[in-house]
Amino acid sequence: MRIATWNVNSVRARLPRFLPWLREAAPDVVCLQETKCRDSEFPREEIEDLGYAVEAYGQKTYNGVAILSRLPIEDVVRGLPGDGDDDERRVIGATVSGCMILCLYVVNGRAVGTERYEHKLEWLDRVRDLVQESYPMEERVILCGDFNITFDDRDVWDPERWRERILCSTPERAALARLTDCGLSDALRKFTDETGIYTWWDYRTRGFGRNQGLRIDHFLMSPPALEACVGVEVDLAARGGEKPSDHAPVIATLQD
DNA sequence: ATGGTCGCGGAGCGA
Repeated sequence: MRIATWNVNSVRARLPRFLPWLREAAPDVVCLQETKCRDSEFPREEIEDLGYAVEAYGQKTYNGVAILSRLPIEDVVRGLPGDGDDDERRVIGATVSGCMILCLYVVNGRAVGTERYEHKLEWLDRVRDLVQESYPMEERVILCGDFNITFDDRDVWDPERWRERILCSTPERAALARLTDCGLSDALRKFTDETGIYTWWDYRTRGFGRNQGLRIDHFLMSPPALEACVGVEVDLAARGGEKPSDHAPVIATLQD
């Protein structure tokens, strides 16, 4: 099974890039973040025409997640436990081919020390609680998405510039560690310990051309999923060209 | 340059 995660920064604005990519890359499962539209406005037919079932959980203007699958999909869950209808839509989960998948768009947090930053840390602990409660590490469990956190300085193009800033601060990394402490591993690090592998580049600084990026989109896997995982790749071509998202897709391949 | 550029929605906010 090949599974992709991609923060598309509006699924409707990205459609001229997304549909050709989906046709070419053709992953079995695609987890999307920042779809930025209501479920009724999701470009469902165009994606179904390529052979994918569409499960969306979106809202107007902000946030929004979705799971697309060309394999049978079951047990779809929307939101975190306790979320109401007016809460930000950042989580969708499903089971595909025996893999329990959780697609996350983690709170950005704006800047260290702000109210949104504190909310980010609390929100991550709610995800941790959900994983502890409902995702047995004996199963194939895959958390993926835009975590808006770097694991360490290997994930940062200029660690000194980013020191203790948003996406890189110690409390954020500690909150991410509390999640992985449930028994999950950063799947990319099964294959390489190199620096310079990034998934997001700021539009404003035009950082992509100079590879001034951060690795904030991740696959976290339980031991059985990690064992089956034979590769994690960042699709840099999808970040180039006309009207790209500010994130690149990341694709994981699992055997069996 | 505590800047810039996107997307949404039609001004200013979030990222």
